[in-house]
Amino acid sequence: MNTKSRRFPSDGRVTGTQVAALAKVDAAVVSKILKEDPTLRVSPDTRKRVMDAIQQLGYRPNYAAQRLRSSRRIGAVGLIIPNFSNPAFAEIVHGAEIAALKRKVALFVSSTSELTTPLELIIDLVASGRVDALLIAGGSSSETIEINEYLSARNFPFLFLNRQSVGIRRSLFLDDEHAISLLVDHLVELGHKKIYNIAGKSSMETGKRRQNAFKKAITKVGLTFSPDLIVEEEYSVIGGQRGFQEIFKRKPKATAIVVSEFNMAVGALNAARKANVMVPEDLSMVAFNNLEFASLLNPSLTTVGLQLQHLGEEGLNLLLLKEPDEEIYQTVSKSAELFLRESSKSNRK
Amino acid sequence: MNTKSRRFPSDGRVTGTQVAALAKVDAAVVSKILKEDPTLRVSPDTRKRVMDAIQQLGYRPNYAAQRLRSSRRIGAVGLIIPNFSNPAFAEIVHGAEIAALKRKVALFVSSTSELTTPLELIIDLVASGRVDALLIAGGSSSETIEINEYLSARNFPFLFLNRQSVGIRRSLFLDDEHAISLLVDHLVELGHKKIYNIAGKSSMETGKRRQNAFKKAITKVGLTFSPDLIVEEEYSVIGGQRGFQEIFKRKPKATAIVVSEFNMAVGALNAARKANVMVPEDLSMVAFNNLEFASLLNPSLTTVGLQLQHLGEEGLNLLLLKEPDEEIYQTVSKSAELFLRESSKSNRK
DNA sequence: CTGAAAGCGCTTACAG
DNA sequence: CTGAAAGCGCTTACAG
Repeated sequence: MNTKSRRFPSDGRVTGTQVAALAKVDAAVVSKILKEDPTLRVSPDTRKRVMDAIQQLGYRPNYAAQRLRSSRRIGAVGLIIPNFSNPAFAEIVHGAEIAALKRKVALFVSSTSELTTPLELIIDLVASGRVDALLIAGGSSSETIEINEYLSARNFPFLFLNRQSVGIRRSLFLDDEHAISLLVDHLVELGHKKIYNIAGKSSMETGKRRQNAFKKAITKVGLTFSPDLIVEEEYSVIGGQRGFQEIFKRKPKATAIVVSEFNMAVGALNAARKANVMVPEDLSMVAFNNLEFASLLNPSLTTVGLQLQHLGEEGLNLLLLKEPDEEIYQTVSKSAELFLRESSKSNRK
Repeated sequence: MNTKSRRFPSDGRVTGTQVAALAKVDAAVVSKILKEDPTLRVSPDTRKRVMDAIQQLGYRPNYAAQRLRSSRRIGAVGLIIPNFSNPAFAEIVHGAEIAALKRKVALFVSSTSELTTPLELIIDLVASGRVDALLIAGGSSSETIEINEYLSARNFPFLFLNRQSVGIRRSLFLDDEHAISLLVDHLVELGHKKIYNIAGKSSMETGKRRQNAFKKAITKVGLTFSPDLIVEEEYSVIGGQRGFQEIFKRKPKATAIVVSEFNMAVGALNAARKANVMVPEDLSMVAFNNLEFASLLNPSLTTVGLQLQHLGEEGLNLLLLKEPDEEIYQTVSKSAELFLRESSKSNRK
């Protein structure tokens, strides 16, 4: 049974030692060539022998061993999202994947779902050494500060995506303020003056931020802001339905609604239909996030596209670029865009 | 600078040696207690000291070291999906997450997207030792056999999700045949006789399988099958639009359409609206996959719910349960269910 | 029955 | 400049 050489693994795995043996060099040389170690001097001939051996055997360094020996390089990045069913997160993930592939790091996506708390998940991932850096998207504000503290204390590389509060040491965020103003400006150009907002909860960080942005945008165009213009709801289809029903009752009658999140917009459109309010004839509706589905709704939905894919892509790049002790606090480089569709229409006769 | 003890890592990480020192035992004892090694005899008192020390220091075994030393236990499972934007995959992922949490293994989701081929991704994941087992969902048939060969040759634990072809050694699949028959039976009960099918490409494994199932279901209820009843398209919104347009031209005129995938159904509904065909008044439409969105469409869509979440959950459990050399070829235990909504209606006067 | 020692596959500080 | 040796944090076969 055990007549095989003990030097090599019995299954298909290939080790650096095997490569070294084939190329007739020391295992250290293989490692150094692969890492492009500038202190290494080898003849082109030797280098070629080693590269050929790597090729021939299909060698890839064992990640566990590499990781165990040196904690320097980031080889695997974890991306944490609240769940996999929200297509907005799918866009962020996709951006991060593009960057990960370019930078040759592995990307692992995990969701907190209802099953674990984000902090628990993070502690597990970090303490067990499964990932070398962490990108954290979405989720409620409640644990953000604790996560920030935990990771900072360990000097572990991390970056929050679209989280903008005091105390957060590293975050890349979207320009929600600009996005809201694009929507409001668009409605004002169409002649709307009674513009309401179905917003996220002010207990959520983006909810609060977008509420403030709405107020600012309304004021900027010379309309009068009142807290009555905002209805606070959870980011969900049901939340959007309730939001519409509430605004439907309010005076003065809305001619347009800005919805601060995509699922809420789907719900609001549904509730409008049930209430026999025609969109866009009776009411214009515009919303956040230009997801694929926006053009498939009936009516198709005018949206503002935050740069979600860019958020993922730039986020991962930043994470790899910056030292873990550096602060990061900046906005995604590409700004929001407006996508005009059927759901918004002139209010002039 | 280097006055600190060199025995312990300088950052926050906690090692088994530290736990052992605190509990005044050997590091091996810590390992054995944690693994519940049955050969270990320790006094309850010692066990408690060790458990307390683990608790106090927040110790979690270093995954890389553990993995490097022993290749037995599955600690991290990789789940490969084609992309993150299709909500059908989100359901599978969610099921797998539930199981992963229960079984205390880490779950890492990666997509092949347009960027890599599945085989490339798998080779990288396996050869670098980043995951200990693999769940593979969706994707085209083309590389399936190569993946099957590659992993089998290495005795690496893997399981295909919903892939059912000869040569595949390990797969857990859905009962597509039963699902189609639920849809067809439902339409027949409503009095429909001219039932068409917008199906996936027969070059795709599930496409072919569902086409055969449609034929069988039609025949079973006593209707006459003809190849003209099936239009083959890609699984996408555009594919569904084209599929509807094609069926719209055919004689005899369809009174009902079975759509074999969700995105295609969204496209078909859209195309019907553009062609001024009223659903369900002029035409009934029923489709695969009971995703959240089905009830939000206008009209809401009658669907059959495959047990996608179960597929993920049972798949992960099977993967952990079976030895890598055992064959797996079975159907998900829970059968499909019908969800009646607005899009299907009686054809009788 | 128990604990000390060897070794997994790498990388890098260091001796020659 | 170069290559052999030490060691990362675990686990387990093995000696006592």
